[in-house]
Amino acid sequence: MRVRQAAKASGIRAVERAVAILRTFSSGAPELSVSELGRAVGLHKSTVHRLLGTLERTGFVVQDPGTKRYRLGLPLFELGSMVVNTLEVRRVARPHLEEIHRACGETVHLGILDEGEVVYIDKIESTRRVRMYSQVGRRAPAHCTGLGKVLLAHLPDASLADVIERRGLRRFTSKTITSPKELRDHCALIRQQGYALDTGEHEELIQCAAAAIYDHTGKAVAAVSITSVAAAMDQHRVAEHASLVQQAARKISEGLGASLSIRHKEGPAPTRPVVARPSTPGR
Amino acid sequence: MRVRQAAKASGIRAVERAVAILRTFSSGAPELSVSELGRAVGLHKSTVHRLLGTLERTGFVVQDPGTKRYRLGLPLFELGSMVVNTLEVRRVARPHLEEIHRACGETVHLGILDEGEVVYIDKIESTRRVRMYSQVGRRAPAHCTGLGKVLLAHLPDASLADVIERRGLRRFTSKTITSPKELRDHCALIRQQGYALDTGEHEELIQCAAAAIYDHTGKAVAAVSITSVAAAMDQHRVAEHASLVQQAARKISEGLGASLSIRHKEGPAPTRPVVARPSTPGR
DNA sequence: ATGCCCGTTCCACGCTGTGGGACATTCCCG
DNA sequence: CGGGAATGTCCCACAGCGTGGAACGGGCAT
Repeated sequence: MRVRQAAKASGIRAVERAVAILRTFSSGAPELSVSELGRAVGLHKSTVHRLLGTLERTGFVVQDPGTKRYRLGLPLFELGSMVVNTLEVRRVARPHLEEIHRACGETVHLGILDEGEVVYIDKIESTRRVRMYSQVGRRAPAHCTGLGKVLLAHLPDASLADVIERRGLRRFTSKTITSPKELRDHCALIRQQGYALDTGEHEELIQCAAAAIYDHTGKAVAAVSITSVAAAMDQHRVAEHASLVQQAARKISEGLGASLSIRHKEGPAPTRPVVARPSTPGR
Repeated sequence: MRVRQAAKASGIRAVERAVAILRTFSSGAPELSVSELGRAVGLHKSTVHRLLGTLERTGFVVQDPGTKRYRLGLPLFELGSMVVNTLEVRRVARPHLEEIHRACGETVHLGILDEGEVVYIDKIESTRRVRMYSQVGRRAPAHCTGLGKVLLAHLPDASLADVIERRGLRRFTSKTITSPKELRDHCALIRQQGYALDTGEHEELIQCAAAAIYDHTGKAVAAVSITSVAAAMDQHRVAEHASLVQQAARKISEGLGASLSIRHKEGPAPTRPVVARPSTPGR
């Protein structure tokens, strides 16, 4: 047997292995073979094959009959969509993201912090020719992005320290903040001014303004940002973007506070749109 | 679901159970307790608890410390996003969906057929007050929706028959087509006119126009649709919507054909008889 | 208080997942 | 064209691991 993890706090081995296999798939390698997976997770071919067979019967992976290679299946997409669709903040935020987009035409992101990283949970693409590349569902470092920094700024000190320790402060550009102390000071500034700016700290040519969204308890649960190309920006527009995200974040926060009281199971969107039935196919 | 499968074609039980647990979560029940899950999948509390513990350590589920209940976790969202982000058609289609939306202001859907059902893989929400409720990632029956019918119409006869047998033709409204022969005739009409109309066949007040998108091999891989409220529609606008989806579908199809030349490794799969496989691994 | 149901933990049993091996096939290189 | 080395798939005996019953403790109605 390989080295693998120390099997310390034990879970069900087969399930852990199945998950490990699923997680081996990535955007860069969306199709993998039995042997590739075996090497990646350190398991015997036959074991991987059997696990894949089980996963295939559930639809979590599909095998290309021609190449014999495996890809992730749509049921995973369904489950994943459920996760984000049930995130209330996303539902509430959508129209406000659209409003921002109409106002400035730039790429607008909605993101949350998970395990010390930013996860994009919604996005409206810029209408401009030059765009930043991003994908909903992907992760980005927190310490050098607008979304990430504004969310870090609202973390308790201990949590921020924890994130720094676990994720480090990797340098991406000459602007990247890599000193814990400097980051902490910067976070204080962000809290004070009510928004975060990212001026090429993750990617040289990219600028970003972000503001935090709060739930009814006052906790920062998400953030909204406008991303633009640095070359197209001046003082005035930076201020405009900062103002836009702050306004939108405030409105979204209000929406979260209000809608929370009527929150329970199964939300037929009690507010605005006249709903025409959630269409549940028979089972 | 009572009986569970007869353990005939065996997979790894623990993995199957873990997947069953994950799939028990739904939009209507995004949070479940150990006991609820136990009842739902027919397993002992302790077994479910152990499985959940394992799933939690992988992040696939998270437990609310307060209520002790479980929800699906973000890593699932990431994996699910990967699935759809690697679907080329979605990337290519996006701008054209936006174009349709600008032209008519209605809800625009992009969908594919999977296991005889429609899966929504992208969507632009209507700007109107009255909206149809739908979610990306959800499924809908094929025989009574615009997207579904236009995709069924491009299936080989045998596959269509297979879908009918496996999914049935459940009645949703008085307009729903429930006769296999009638559906087949209707499909012929759809092929002839190049688009499908759904006039209240799934939900009374909802109308829909849809057209198929083809890949470079000529196979219908997806479809695009405009959904609107029947009351707001007249002959002229129906024709307009039909025309819009057809134009967009054609452009998207061209995009798929063109982009194929730069499609990296592992391109072929030119043959492949398109059968919606019953997901039975070779045995 | 008193049930009732919940989540959690523990443990001996024996079923079930394991991985080595065998095999056919495909691909690549000589 | 043929041999070698990959690959995917199948099979099987062993024992390790997942299983579920039982027991414990806490929370919430009654």
